[in-house]
Amino acid sequence: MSDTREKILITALRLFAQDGYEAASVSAIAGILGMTKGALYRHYKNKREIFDRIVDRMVQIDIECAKKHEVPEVTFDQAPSAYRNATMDKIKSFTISQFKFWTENEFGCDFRKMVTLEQYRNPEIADWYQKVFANGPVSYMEDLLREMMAQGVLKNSNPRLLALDFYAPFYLLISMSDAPSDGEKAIDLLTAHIDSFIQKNATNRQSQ
Amino acid sequence: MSDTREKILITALRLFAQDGYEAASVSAIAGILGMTKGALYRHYKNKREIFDRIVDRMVQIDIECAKKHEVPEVTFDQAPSAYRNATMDKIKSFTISQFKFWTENEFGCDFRKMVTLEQYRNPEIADWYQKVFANGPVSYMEDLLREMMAQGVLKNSNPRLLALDFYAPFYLLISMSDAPSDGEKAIDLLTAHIDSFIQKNATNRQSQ
DNA sequence: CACTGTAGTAAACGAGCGTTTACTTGATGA
DNA sequence: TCATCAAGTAAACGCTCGTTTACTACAGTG
Repeated sequence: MSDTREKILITALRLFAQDGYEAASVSAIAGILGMTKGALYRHYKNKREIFDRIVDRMVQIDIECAKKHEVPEVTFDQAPSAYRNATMDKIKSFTISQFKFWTENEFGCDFRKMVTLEQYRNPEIADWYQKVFANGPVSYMEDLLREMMAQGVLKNSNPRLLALDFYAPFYLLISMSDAPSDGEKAIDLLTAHIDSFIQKNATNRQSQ
Repeated sequence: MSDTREKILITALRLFAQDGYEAASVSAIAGILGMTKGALYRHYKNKREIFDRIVDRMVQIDIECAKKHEVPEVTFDQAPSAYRNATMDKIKSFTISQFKFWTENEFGCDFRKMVTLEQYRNPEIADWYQKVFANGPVSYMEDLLREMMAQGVLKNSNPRLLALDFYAPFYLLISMSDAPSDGEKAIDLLTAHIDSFIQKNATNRQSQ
């Protein structure tokens, strides 16, 4: 049954996320699942393959997510104001669903932690980290905001600086969500931040 | 000579920052310094002690830094406008010097990475991480901004949200500075962010 | 000179690592 | 019923880990 294979993957990811790839032992993974490490090798040819299959799955999730949120773009008959609101709403809901994935979804949360722990020793992972969590989102938002400024949806300003203002709280709140007691819920702060961002930067023609 | 002891500390920190505490081996530390691991035990009683001495030094730096920047507070004869500018300038210069410490200073940069790698398996380090890099600065800024609003230096708004807006780019830019090619220098972006923050949120009585 | 203490080497220790091997199940299906 | 095969165990393999031990070289000091 491939159910064991799946359990191994999830358990390994949990340990990789906690201790790092090297420090997490094959014995520990097997032990948690109530089997010996020998049995584990019936399902994966070695420790590295577990890691690779985890990465494979994340890549697949990433592709599916991009496909789902790939802007089908507004239909030509929609008014500019509708386009404006639709764009903003889309950014907001996409951002919040991404935040939930990286903080509440088991796979997403553990994968994020694992990547965080591997970023300084694995150049490939370092690239991934920057692309998905740092440089990547900022540059993406920068292009998006610049376009929205050009279309008069947002007030004109420095798009890179504004991208930083929009995305950085997202990034910080993810790390803050790793602390057990959070006081105010991170997701509420994020929502408030996005609303405040829109209110501050949107042109007030008829939207809002 | 205690010079060897110092070299061991720095080299160990470098490896702990790259691979994590467990994955960095005593042999590797000694090897880099051109000695055998046996010699290393003349200077530290075990691997853990090296880690503890590293933490000790960071605590000491932290204390000295707090002492140096502990606001001696403005003298009573300074005008409110002077106080306003002084406060803002102080925040700006403190923020930038902190940023340089965590990204350009060898010890600060390596220690930050080490703590990043240990945060999910060591509760004590997790607390430290939150206190120094996440919750801590946000709460500190929140109190400071609230006070500045009360004194009319800043426009009234949600102080926690504003603290997030101010600090989050600092936090994100630190991570972005870990990538080799940075295009625009992170420190310039940070400076621009702070200036923009002041311009957007300061009351315009006579300052700026 | 002999004595003492420091800093170092080389080798061994036991433990744990990832991995392989030989063997034991128990279910399946011709 | 018996061969097959997937799934698991227990033990061993070679290796590296952190740590200890026995020994060497040497600088300083009475």
